[in-house]
Amino acid sequence: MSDDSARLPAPANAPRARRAGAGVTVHDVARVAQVSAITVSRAVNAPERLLPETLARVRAAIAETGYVPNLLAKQLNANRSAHLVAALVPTLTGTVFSGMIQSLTDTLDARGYQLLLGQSGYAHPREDELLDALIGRRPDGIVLTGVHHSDLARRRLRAAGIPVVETWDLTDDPIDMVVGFSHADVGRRVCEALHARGYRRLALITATDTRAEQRCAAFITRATELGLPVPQQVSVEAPPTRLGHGREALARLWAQAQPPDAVFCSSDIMALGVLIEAGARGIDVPRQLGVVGFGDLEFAASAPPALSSVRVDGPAIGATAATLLLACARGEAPAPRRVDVGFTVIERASTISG
Amino acid sequence: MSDDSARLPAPANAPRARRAGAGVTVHDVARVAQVSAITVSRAVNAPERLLPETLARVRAAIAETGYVPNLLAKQLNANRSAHLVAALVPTLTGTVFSGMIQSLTDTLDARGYQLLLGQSGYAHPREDELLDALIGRRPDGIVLTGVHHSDLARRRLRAAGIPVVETWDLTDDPIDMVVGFSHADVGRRVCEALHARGYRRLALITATDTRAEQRCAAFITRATELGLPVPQQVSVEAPPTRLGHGREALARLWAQAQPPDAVFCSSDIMALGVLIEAGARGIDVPRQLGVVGFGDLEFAASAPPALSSVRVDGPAIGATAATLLLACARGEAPAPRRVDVGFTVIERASTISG
DNA sequence: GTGAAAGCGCTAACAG
DNA sequence: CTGTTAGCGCTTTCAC
Repeated sequence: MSDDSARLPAPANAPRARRAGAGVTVHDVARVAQVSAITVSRAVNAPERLLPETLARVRAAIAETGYVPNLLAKQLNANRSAHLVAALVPTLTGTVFSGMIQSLTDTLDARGYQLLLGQSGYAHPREDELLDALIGRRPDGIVLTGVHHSDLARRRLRAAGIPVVETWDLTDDPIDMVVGFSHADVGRRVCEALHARGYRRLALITATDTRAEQRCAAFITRATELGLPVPQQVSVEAPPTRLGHGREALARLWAQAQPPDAVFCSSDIMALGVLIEAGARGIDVPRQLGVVGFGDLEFAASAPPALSSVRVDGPAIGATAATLLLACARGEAPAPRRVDVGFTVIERASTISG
Repeated sequence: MSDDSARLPAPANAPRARRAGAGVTVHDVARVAQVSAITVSRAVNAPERLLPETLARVRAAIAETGYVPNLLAKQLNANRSAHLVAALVPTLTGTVFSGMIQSLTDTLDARGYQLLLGQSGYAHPREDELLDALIGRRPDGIVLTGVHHSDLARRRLRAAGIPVVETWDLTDDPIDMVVGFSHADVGRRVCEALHARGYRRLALITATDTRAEQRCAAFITRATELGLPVPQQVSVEAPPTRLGHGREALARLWAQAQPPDAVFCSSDIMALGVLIEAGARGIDVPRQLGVVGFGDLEFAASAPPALSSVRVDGPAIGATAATLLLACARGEAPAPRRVDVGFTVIERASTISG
């Protein structure tokens, strides 16, 4: 928080004197156009209410001075719409989220809204911190990843009165709105699919990420319900974006007395790592080892062998979130406050078929 | 708690009253804590200057009210740093830019800055419009894609006194700073590479995008310098993100009396389309037709056959841009105002080797 | 059709 | 250590 108190050296011709006095204001324009400040304001916001003659003069002055209205002041003035939506994702690299961000931007952009992007990482304290920064800017809406937020965060969000969409999960007690799917269902369904294919000694390779852990918990529960031995679980640190994680994890599982005959990984990248490590060790996928990933990223279908995975429509999540938020911004009460986008278990060559 | 619950937003069960008066202000907190507004401000910004006793009371009040400082007002007040950087890209989908955005966010985020994202599309008017919206928010810096901007845009940007980094291109007359590479060089080098491999009837499949057109122009010039026939050029509408564009373009070229023996595409996706169409027509790549893409996206190496392409380090562009901007924000004059990140022509199986 | 005053929420600058 | 005053740039009354 260095307050750069010292006036900048600011030689008049410095290539880029960071703050040259920065903002041209309504008053500057007003002086040039020989009108009052409010008239300049009206020239911008309600040109039809000015004499054509005056309007022309003001417009000329605007062009001459290079005036750009200060949105900060505009918003501050009346708590009006900022045409701003904020989104908080753990990371963009994982790419499950990049599809959502993409469609979020597209949808918002089409309506003249802009996106403020924050990356929380996978750690909670960081999220709280960032959230304050976002709320502080008084956006028209906030898109959050996941439904597990600190009490503090929930309270602030509610107090701020800013529409919130939680995503990539479902909950019965959303802060406001929620668009996602059930991770527990994913865990159950994948477990059932593996069981149906004849796999019996199941294992999990999972990042320490809340949603991944939900899938695992349900997977384990379902496994025991089906009378299978309790699945072994290898945890790796989030974010699950390193292929090497998958390789190492499989190595660890293989060192056991009773190695598994199928693994469910919490990301496609880690699953790919498992495939590669299996190849290196001469393990037969899918006969000796079934592998299922999560996310169904582009490469999944073309991996050797093609990777079974769980597909979630990220872009749909983004588009839906944007639509709900825009409805709020327009003052409408968005119809569904809870949207289940579902998921699909895709079985490919990395698990036994037929 | 306090008798005047009047101001607090919340019947706890109101579904979401969009604007309940929205902001808890310093004054609300001050009233609860029985201090003045400025004391609340100090509790947030300079806690060490308050009596521990007072500080505790104010903090309690902040927690109780759910107060989050209004950054709009804070910034407006002193033209201080917004901890905000804006970026404008044609589109995220094309993915040449997504790597840049990723590393931009990462670098900024590490310093507590946030990213405001705008998508200009490939049309200029749209850029001007968006630029106003961005400048209006008075960010600490702006990252632009390309170096061709309207005079109006250039003037506004300069007048605003906001540090600007233009990217993905180079120019001798940047608005402020520039981080990129020479598209003309790319065109020349690809032309030379194809020529060196024995290709003679060159063609171009290009999106109507300024930078792609620069590459093409230099490619054509170099071809004639080398004594080759003037390359045919097929233009498709930007953005070049549809695979089908590549297929159609090749079909058109193949309808000619003298089909080309090599094509340089302005994007990997279009090049992939060409590969697919070539496969469908039984054209032998690389013997009968050499194909070169641009961007070296992830799939390029694994395309059938592996696609020759031009690799540009997008993340480096983003990181460099962020670093320059952050230096400006700290009041330093960034050392290099022009950074050439270069590029590499990668020759793979889609062109003849050896 | 245009202007003057007042205030959005916050914080410098100056009291006390 | 804490409070008062004033003003950031804009716009909403209310006059003229």
